[in-house]
Amino acid sequence: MENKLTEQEQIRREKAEHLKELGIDPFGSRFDRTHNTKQIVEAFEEYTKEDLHDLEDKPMVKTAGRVMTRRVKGKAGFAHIQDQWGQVQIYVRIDEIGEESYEVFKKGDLGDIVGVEGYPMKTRTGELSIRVKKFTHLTKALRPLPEKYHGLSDKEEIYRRRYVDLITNDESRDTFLKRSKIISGMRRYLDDLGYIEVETPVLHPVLGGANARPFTTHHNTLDMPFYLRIATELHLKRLIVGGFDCVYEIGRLFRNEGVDRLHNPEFTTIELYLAYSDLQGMMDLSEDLISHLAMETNGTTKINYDGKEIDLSKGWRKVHMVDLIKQKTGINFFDIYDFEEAKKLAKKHHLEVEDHAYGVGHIVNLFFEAYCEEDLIQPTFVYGHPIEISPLTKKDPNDERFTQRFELFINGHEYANAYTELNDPIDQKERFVNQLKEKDLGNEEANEMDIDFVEALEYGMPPTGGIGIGIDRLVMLLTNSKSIRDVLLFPQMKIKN
RNA sequence: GGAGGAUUAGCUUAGUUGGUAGAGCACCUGACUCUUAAUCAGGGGGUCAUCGGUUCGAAUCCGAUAUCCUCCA
Repeated sequence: MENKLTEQEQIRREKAEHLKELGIDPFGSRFDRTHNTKQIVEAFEEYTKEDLHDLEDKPMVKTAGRVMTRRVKGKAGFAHIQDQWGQVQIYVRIDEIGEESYEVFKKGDLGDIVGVEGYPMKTRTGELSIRVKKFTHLTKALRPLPEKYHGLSDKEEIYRRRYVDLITNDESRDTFLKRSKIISGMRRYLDDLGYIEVETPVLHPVLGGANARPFTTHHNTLDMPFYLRIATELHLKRLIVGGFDCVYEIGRLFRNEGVDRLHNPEFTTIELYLAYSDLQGMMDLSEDLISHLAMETNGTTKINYDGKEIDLSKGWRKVHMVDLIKQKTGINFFDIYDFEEAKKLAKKHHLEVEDHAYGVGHIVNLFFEAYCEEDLIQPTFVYGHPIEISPLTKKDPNDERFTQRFELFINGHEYANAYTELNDPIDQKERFVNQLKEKDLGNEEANEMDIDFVEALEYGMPPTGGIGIGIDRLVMLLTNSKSIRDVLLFPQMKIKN
């Protein structure tokens, strides 16, 4: 069973044994720090070399971290140790810490985790360092770190061993710190507006809230099948019925579809619902939220992504889907009522009409996806989606073929999807019936009849605006990441061997 | 699902026309008490992703498989 160890792994295990012989636990215990690396810099960077040297009462600091570089030269040596906040150099001398401790330092490896106690100093070149009085081995690293200059650069290894990536690659660490800030910024923004954060079930007995293929699972004692949720929508709207006027959920969704640069089987969205609002309210909110987050994250609303200058400052373009198609193809779908005629147009443009398409709206959507999406580089609200593809959205009162829905496009991709929510239970039931028809015709992504949701609407849901925003894609945009895998700590990978 | 590309030491990589594997970091030994990609001297470490084929001979050519990447549907 035992895997063959490399030479370095053997040596490091022997070193761990040697530590034990010295009475040192190679995988040590608690170490109370007085400072992290950032606090050390903040506290002492301003002092000159001489100031620090001449201090009467030298301030002692205790800090710990992973050894990232080592320059051991005879009876003294330098190393950089790294913690969550950064790095600090330590200066270790045999005459300060004693022979036995110095031997432990000298026999240490890159990747080991150590604690030091000492006082701040500056070196000849002016680098703030800790002159170590006490050196404590904390954790032995039994495997060597990647090369210190280049770090880990093999993409597969980066995704499979994120921990190694985080140790060695600053950019990667920054991306995930930014991700955390973006999400907490979102929370703060909404909490300040009085929104309530909620958690709704991940296990859904009924498929709905979006059009997507689900994962299925089974509960043993209930002995019933469940879907992993593909959206949080229907539960959140139940809460609007329940009188929570503004709610949001930041949560994981699961879609059993392809994996590529923009898709991971599980991903994170925020969905929020605001009673007494509408589509316009969601436009105002989303452009304010996203431009605010851009500002908070990068100090600017201008982004250079994929070689393109993108301006996220407010005042985004709004365009009706049908108008956009007309601009691109000359076809005016406002004038087309007949499905067969629409189908002919699709054929003429080599667009494949799926068997479960039954309305002009399906064809409109095909044209939009084929001719319009990729040119929408600057933030654009595309509104007026056909009713056939929007089973949860209120109709456009002026033209019932379309709905009060928008999708936000940036750099050719969808970032958000919003509606004036359908609150008419009778209409909602009909929409579900139409979804069932599509399901019968072979559309695996269609909603199922959620009778409990319809009943909820029958108690009365106020007019409501709602929006869902793809957090992973937003993080990609704000961190200049090319792949969704670069903003997911542990992207889904096929098992090896 | 299709097309292309990648896979060589723990990591980063070189490898010419097919002739038996080379470096840097890391590791080991020695020297070195303000270094910082520390330096200097010496050393160990390879199933060239896997399986099969062609060949006197394969990291190199051919085929299959695996994983990853990019693009397309």
